[in-house]
Amino acid sequence: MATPSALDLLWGAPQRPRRGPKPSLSLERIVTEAIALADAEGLASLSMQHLAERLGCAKMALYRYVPGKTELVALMVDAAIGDPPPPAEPAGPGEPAWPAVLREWATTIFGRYRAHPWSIEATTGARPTGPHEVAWLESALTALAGTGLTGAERLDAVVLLNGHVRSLVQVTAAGQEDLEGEVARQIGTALSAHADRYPQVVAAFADGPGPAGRDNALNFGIDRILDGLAVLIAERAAGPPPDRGR
Amino acid sequence: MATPSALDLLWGAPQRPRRGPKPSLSLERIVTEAIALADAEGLASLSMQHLAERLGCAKMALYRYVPGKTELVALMVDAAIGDPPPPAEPAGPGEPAWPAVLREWATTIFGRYRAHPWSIEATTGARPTGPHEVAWLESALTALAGTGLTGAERLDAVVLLNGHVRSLVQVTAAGQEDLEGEVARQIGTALSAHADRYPQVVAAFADGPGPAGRDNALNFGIDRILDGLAVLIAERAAGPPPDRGR
DNA sequence: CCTTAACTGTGTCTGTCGGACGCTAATTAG
DNA sequence: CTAATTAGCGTCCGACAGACACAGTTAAGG
Repeated sequence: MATPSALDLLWGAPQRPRRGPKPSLSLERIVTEAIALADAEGLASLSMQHLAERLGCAKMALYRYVPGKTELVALMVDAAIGDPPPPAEPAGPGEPAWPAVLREWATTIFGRYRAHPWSIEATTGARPTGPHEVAWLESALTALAGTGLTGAERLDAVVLLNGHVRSLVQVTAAGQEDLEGEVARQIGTALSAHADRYPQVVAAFADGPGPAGRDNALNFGIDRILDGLAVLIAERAAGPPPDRGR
Repeated sequence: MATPSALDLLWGAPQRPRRGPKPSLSLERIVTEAIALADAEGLASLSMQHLAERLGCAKMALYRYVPGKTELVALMVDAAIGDPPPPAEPAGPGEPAWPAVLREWATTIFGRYRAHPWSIEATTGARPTGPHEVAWLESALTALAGTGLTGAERLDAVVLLNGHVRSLVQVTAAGQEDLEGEVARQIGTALSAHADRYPQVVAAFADGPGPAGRDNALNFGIDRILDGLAVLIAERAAGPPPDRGR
């Protein structure tokens, strides 16, 4: 049998072969257990050997279901990301709907990524896209459909928002919402020994969280992005594209 | 000799030992060649064996200079990122300086990342921070020093901008500036077979690049972020923090 | 000068990894 | 019943990071 490609596994319907012994495993169970293993011990500990032991079979048996580890990880990522939530309600009666929807979208997908931190490191670089991922894209694009933005601009906006969420998942460790503390810990002792070379860094860390309490870094970025999008949408609504010189 | 830690290697001065044979290699040369190797063949092909062959020594000789591969990669990243450029000129005489400076900052660091694409995948997750990286942070924070933003807000703003740049480096392949084409290629054939399930995605791709030509995805994101920051800065300038309900 | 401590280079070994190949047994179409 | 097709898996391979011990080299201390 020609092993199915990653795209077939992600998008294709499970097809039962006609002859031969019945499989004792299923693709779904393999992916589920692999996700559980990666959640518990990290992506580095996810080896075919470990996974096979957990499943109670030999290592090479897995290759009857999955052509290689790369494809397995792609399946894990798409399964872990899950389905997008239903669109959120607008903030007020007269308010446009898209900011609230996109905010909800961003915080929800942030939670999904955070629940499976390995999914970030597993998705660096080009890779086949799964149906769940496209569903999230569809969901965000739907929120932006009413605005006057170009198709390419809508795509860019979603990529911008998604990139912010992903980069924050990446930098914050598993337990922390506190970005500044995380950065401070990373820079840490080395900075204190060279404080004179980096006065602005020292000043920024020394400065308090500000008068109005403080949103965390995730919400700060979401707010700025949504504000920036609102500016562009208002421009588009005001008149034909002014081609403002940058 | 106790092998120096990653932070010592990144921040410490090179100290010559008193006795023993002179080293035939140098940390600088090792890092330089490792970067060249990763540039040419990718991070996956960077093994201690390969690097030793390139340097004309045995594999284990490298461990006299670097405690492990992890630390080597950290050194590579910090060296590859280099020094930040001098601050850019403001756009006009009456204009505030920070948008132009941050725009220049973002496009320049984008170029650095793109020149060494492996630096993105090498920097996922927590890791020791090097002096060059802190210098870039210092540079961006200096640009934001004049604004009324809190220290934490300034940090969040830089993280936001840097995250956007990094996520775009990640998604665009080595040759492409064209994000939409890249995404389209990844989704590709699978989407066309399920076009009915994702009408907004299809619509966004079908729509043209818009009336005014089109900035690429990098500039789109930078523009939105800078616009969003401008809104916040204007709020801060207008009066004491209004604690606007989100 | 010589002794000796410290340091560099490296050959060898181990454990782990992803994956190729081919064998055997089970199941079903004809 | 027979043959085709499939699943499970034992065995092997090459590549990897790194531990460890040993030999050769250099400079400090007498």
